[in-house]
This record gives sequence, C-alpha cells and structure tokens, in this order.
Amino acid sequence: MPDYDPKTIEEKWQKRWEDEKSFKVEADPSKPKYYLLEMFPYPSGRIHMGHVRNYTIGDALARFKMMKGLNVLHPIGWDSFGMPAENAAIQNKSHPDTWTHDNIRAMTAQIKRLGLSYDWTREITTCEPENYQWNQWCFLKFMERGLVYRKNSEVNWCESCNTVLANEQVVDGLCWRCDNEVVPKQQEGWFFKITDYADRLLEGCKDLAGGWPEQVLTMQKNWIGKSTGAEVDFQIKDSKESIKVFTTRPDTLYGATFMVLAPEHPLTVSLSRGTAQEKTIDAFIKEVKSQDKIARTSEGGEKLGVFTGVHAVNPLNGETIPIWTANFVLMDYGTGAIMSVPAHDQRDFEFAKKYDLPIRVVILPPDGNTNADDLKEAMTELGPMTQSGVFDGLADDEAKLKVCAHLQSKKIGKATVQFRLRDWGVSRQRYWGTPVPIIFCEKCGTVPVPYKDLPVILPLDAQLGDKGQSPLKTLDSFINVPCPKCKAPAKRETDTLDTFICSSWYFDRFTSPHEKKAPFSKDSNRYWMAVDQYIGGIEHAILHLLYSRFFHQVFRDMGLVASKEPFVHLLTQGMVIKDGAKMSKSKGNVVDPDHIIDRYGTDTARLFILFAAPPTKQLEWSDQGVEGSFRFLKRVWRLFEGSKNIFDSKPVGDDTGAELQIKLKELRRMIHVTIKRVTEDIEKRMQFNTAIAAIMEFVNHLQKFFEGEMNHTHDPSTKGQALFKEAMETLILLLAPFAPHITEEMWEQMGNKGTTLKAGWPEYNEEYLRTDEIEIVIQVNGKVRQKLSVAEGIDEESLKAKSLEDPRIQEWTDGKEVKKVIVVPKKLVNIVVK
RNA sequence: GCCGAAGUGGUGGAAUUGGUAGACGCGCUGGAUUCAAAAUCCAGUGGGGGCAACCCCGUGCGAGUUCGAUUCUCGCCUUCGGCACCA
Repeated sequence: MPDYDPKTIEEKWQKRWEDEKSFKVEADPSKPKYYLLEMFPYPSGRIHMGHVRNYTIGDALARFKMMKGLNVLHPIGWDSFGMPAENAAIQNKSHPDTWTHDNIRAMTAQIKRLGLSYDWTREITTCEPENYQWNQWCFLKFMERGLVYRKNSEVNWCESCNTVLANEQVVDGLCWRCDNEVVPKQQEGWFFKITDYADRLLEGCKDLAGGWPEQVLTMQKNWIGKSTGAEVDFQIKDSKESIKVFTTRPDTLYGATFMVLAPEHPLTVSLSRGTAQEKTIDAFIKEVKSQDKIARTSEGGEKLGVFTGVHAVNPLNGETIPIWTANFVLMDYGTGAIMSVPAHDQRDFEFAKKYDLPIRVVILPPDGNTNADDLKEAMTELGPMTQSGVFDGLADDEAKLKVCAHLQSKKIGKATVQFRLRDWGVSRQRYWGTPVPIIFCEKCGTVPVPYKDLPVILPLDAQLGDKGQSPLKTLDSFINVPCPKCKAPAKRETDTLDTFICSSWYFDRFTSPHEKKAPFSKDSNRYWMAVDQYIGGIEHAILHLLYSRFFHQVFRDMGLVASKEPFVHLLTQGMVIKDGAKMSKSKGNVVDPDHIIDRYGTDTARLFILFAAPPTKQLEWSDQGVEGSFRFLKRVWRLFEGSKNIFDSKPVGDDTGAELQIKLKELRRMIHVTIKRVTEDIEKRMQFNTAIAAIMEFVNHLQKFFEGEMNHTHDPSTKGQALFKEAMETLILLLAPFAPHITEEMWEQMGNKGTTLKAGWPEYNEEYLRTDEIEIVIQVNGKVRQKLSVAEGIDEESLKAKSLEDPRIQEWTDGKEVKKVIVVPKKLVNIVVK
C-alpha cells in the first residue's frame, strides 16, 4: 500500500490546474456569479502565516462555491507602490522597481505552492503604467467633479518617511508605517473631498449591517463622527462682526456664560488689538503653538486660557458675556469657536471653575436644585429647560428643535451637522507612487494633464536620494514640460499619490484587468460587482475600507458602477499567534510557511489553519496541531488505499429500501448528516473548524464500519460495498475545499473522469437524516436523571407516561408531588416535583 | 469616559432557536504491536466522593427571570480592540 505522499500529489495537481487553467473565468450572464476576494498583498518579499491564513480561508470558500456550481471570480494581484520598496532600494543600493518585481516573482512561487484557486490571467500589479494611469484618470475625473483641491495647510508630517500622511494614517500620533512621531507642518498638497460623502458613507453602514462585522462598522461610524446640532451667531459687543459657534446642545443656549475661541482663530488676534489684553494674547498663542499637538488634544491636558478683552452678546437673553481663547478649543473642528455652558458641559465647567467664570443652570436637574454653587460637576444629561424664558419646560429633542426654529426665524442660526471626518490628503512627497497628473504654468496656473497625454509615466531611470528624497523633484526630464494650454515652458507636479488610491478600486479592475480604454469595463463590472465576500485583516477597518467605499460612491455618481456598496460581506480574519504573541522576527516566533509545506504538504497546512480556530478568531499556532492534521490526512489516505478493491463494485438494486441492515442504515444516515453539517457550517456560519470536525467524525465512523463490516472474511454484501463507495465519494467531495490535492488524487484513482470541482457539491436527503429510535433525556427538576430510547414518532402522552414509569425516575419522584411535566419534542422531558 | 468584542477542562476550541456542557483535535495515562523505536491501533481522560450503581460541584464573579441559563436581564471584575478636551 503506497504511503500518503503529499509532495508528489500536490505538485501533480498544481501543475494540472495551471496547465488546464482550471480557475480561469469569464463573465457569463446566464450563470450566477460569486466574487470572492482576499485583500491583495504588498510584495514585501516573503509570505507569512497571516497571508496563508487569509488565502486559505478564501480558497476553501471559493472552491466550495465552485463546487456549488457558481461562476466564481477569485483573483489576485499586487499592491506594489509604497515606501518599503524605497527603503529596501536605499539599503540594497537597488531600485524600487527591481526590488518589487523580484519580490513578486518570489511570492508568486510561494503562493502557487499553496494550491489556491486563483485566476492568474487576471493578475494585476499596481505599479505598472497600464494600471496606475487609471489612478491619474480618477484624479482628473474627480477633479472635474469638484472633488479634488489643492491647499496649503497644516498637515501630518512624518520625518522618517519624509512625507505627508492622511489623518487615517496617523495612529496614536505615530506614523502607521514606521511608528515615528508625526509632526505638524505647513505644506501645499492635494486633497480628495471625502467629506462631501460623509453622510452617504455613514448611511451606507446601515446597508452593510449584517454583512460586515459590527466592530468595523462601529469604527467607521466613529471615524466619520456625525454630530447634529446648531450653528449660532454671537454678536460681538460694540461691533458689526459676529462669531459663529457650533453646539450639539442648542437647548442650553441660555446657560452660555462665556465664549471661547481657538487660539488659531483669526478673531483671537484681531479682537484683542487695542485692548489691554493684546500682549497677553500674543504670548498665549505663542505658548499654545509650541505645545505638543498630542498633549494638547489629549483629555488629561491642562485647560489653559486667557481673556481677549472683548465681550459678545448672548443672542437669546441679550446678556453680555466675555470672549476667551483657550487651548482646548480646536480650529479644525466645528467653527473653531464655542459657546461655553459650564453647568452642562464638563470641560466648560472645569474651565469656569479654574478662571472663576459664572455658571448658570438651565436644564432642570432631577432634584430640582438650580443653584449653580451646589454643582460638583457638569449636569450633562438632557432634561427640561429652565431659566430659559419662553422655552422653559421644553425638553430633549423638542427643546432643541424649537430653539433651532427660533434661531432660524431670527436669522441668527440654524440646525446643522458636523463631521469628524476630514478631507483625504493624497499628496506624497515620495518617488515610488503614481505621479500626480498636474502641470504648473506661470501663465495658466494649475493645468490638468489632458487625458490623451496619460499616463504620466514614473521615470524608472531615476535614483533615490540617500535619505529617500524623491528624484522627481530634481529630474529635469520629468519636471520640464510645455504647458498643455499655452505651450510655454512649465513644470510638472512632483508629488505622487497615496498608495491607498491603488487599493481603492483594484477590485473593479479585476473584473476586466486588460481593459485598455477605461479603468474597467462597465459591463464586466456590472456582472461581477459587488464583491460577495471580502476577506482581510482588521487593520484596514478604516483606511482602505473607507477609501474604497468613497471611490465606489463617486464611481456610482459617475455611472460607472451599479452596486450600492463595493463589499457585501466582509470577514476580518484573526491574527496568527504563537506562544501568545503575534508572529514577528523580533520575537523569534515566526513559522515559515515553506518549511511547513516541505515537511507536511499544503493540504496539511491548510487543514490545520482552518481547523484550529474559527476564521474570525485569533489562531494559536501549534506544531502538534499540525501533526494532528497530517495524521488525519494519512488516516484518510490509508482508509482509501485499504478499501480500493471494492470501488469497482456497481450498486445492485435499490439501496433505499427498509430491508437495509441497521449498520448500513446508520452509515447512510451518517453520510447525509455529515453533508448537512459541513454544508451549513461553511455556507451559513463560515465556521470551517466545525465543518472539519464533522468530517473527522465521519472518517472515524467510516473506519469503524470498514473494519467491522467490510473486512470480514465472509463476503460483504453488494449493497454494503455500493454504500461504502458512496460514503467514500462523499468524504472526498466534502473534504475537497479544505484539502484539494489529496482529494483530487483520490477522486481520480477512484476512476472518476472529471475533477471534484466538476463533480459538484453533495446534497443531502432529509429523509435519510431520520432514525427509528431516538434518545430522550429525562430530567427531574432540570437535572438529567435518565436517558430513554424511544420510537421516533412517539406521542407526547406516551412519552410522559413512559418517563414517569421509569424505575430510576420513580426513585426521584417517589413520595413527591409531580407539579408539571414539560415535553420538548424529540429532545427531553422535564418532570417538576416538589 | 464612550462604543464594541470576549472570558468554557491541562490545551486549541464545540454546544446553530433557552433544552444532555466539554463535539472534534492536541496533550496526557494505560494497553496492543515491535528485539527496540517510529508509525499504527484499542481504552481512558473537567474536579471531588464511592468497590460499584451512582451522587455532588462545575462555563470570570454576584443577583434575577425560567420547569430548565454557557445562551436572556441587571450589577460587577478582567482582557482585547476602537474613539476621545469633537463643542
């Protein structure tokens, strides 16, 4: 009997899949489609277990859907622009392009060893002009739609990466990529107006509920950060000017006892001119500017402020209130100015206490005490308005609405909405990215590169500076270009685009990767999109997933795509850890996928990864667990080899009859129970671990059956042989999505012509799931006291009687009063006694 | 502080709609096979008590609802993740 030899089997089938282009697909409107996508990799050099897990989960699902008869699009590509290529190039005195392509070659070889069902004819590499030209196209199209602008602003600057970062790329004040501190810097740059879509991106979260993990939706909602409230104009005393504030609590307007401007607010300086406070203000602004931004915006930070020397008028009660400036008011949120209601806002309360500013209670507390001196902290809950003139007694939403209506009628304010989301800064002062398709002309100003001149090619004959300075900024052949409008000498923009633009629409490109006239074909897109199942890490919960949703909305407005959202279902796979920590070189707990495959084969690696934990949970790597999976496959192989001689048998007669022996009936039941369990675990619950557990149980049963019934010295029945063969076929097909190579080999050796993919997914028959006798649990006062075997169709009364008659049960009910008997059909009987 | 997820044997994890807690695997113990080992197979394996049949306890902690709670409610504890001087 030949041993299980994964190496030979896996190489054979991988070659065959490749030769026969088994996973190549075309759009076919007559067939139902399924688009399965794993987040495409960055070509860092080698794949790690995180990749393997990601792709294995995707592949199992893709193969399952293929077997189910769906037209499955399962593509792969390379997210190949970005900083690591530059850093590596500097280190190795190489070129980002060389490094990137070497890595892609190496990783392709690794990925191919995993036996994944990719349509390699659709492979895309984002750093190739035929792909990145469409980033430029998008930039220009977005610009036409008013969604792109250039501004000089304070941006997030990473000193180590030498570039600007988007807000989403700053994590706890540190660069998402290199963990260096991010500093503010004045910088000219390009922005995408993602804020125009804030409301739609938020609304879209409702459509995604159910399909996306709640955690990710919460993070997106938090990031967008919608607040509803009002804008109110406060007249500056003895002036025509007014200050606009944003508040979420218009119902507390009567309690505004002072105002605070952000130090950066233009009025802070201008108002103080000519007052006694002038010098104090200037010194204060200087002090705040020198303060660390993170320290300033963290809650523990000390609240500091000074009086501007000027007063404003509360528009509702006409009261004169002082205008202050303070570090806790931020210029980039709301209007950069607030009305302070110390009685009902904790920050305002602390500030008022510190600087001895007046406090007035205008929302009635539950105890009715409106004496501000008794307040220990701000009363932030909603409640009826008080000390608020005609509004007294109104509460909650109604109060807010009435105040807003009043403000609007007096033209001193209105209901409005604020978002936390900021526009997306897409300029990068780096080389290895998509050149921004813009030309600066002294006469014509900022001129977009005409579509016919696309792509603006990233010159590959340039060398990076030793600190990573972009050579584009000094490369004459790149910079100097005639103005497209007036033909006078002009200069190219030397910034490149954020790499996240590449990943914001690559899934659209996959639907028609060789399209020459557009980023993607509308027809192909209409057929394949949206992505039915997207799989990737939680680290993209905001960044990539928000940007992609934004692109999709814009494409939708442009009439390019039809679906509402790009990704219907999202699965965020858990991390792979070892010895309680994430695998990392520094911890020395990295397990190299290649070594595992060399030793056990891909099927074992795949099986272990899918079996050890549900896809969304973190996976603890266990070498012994891998051994276990290997052992299981060896057992399957042995069972197969040992029973080969009976596979020639042809079924004789009808094996569905009641005359089947008990053991055969039980085997038939196991076949159908297992099909049901595996199918539902994959399809409804995406829980591969329990699906595999069910297959293991099936194998255990088959093994016992084989040894007991098939291996007798006397002739086994023909019916038994036929049913056993059916069981083995079922086993192979059910196992195929998880361990595709070994199953394909067995399938072929059984004499089947096509592949398991063509064979289709087994169906179960409800009727065969039934048993004649079922086990009923008998409880007394909720505790299991007996188990009875009864006929499947037993009626409630007989079951009750049978339970009460049972001697073991009577020991418990003896001398007690039976209060109630609860019968759960086909499950249990609970006898309540006292 | 707010929002979200989680907490089950020695271990990874099961228990799908409130109905037998611990499926399946790993590890461990004992046995078979072997000159021996590897491999394989068989049996056992939550804790405590008992010769045994069985009994008691047990899903982070404390209450509650229920005939019955790992599952639902309330209050805590711990861990992880996100947001946060956001007006």
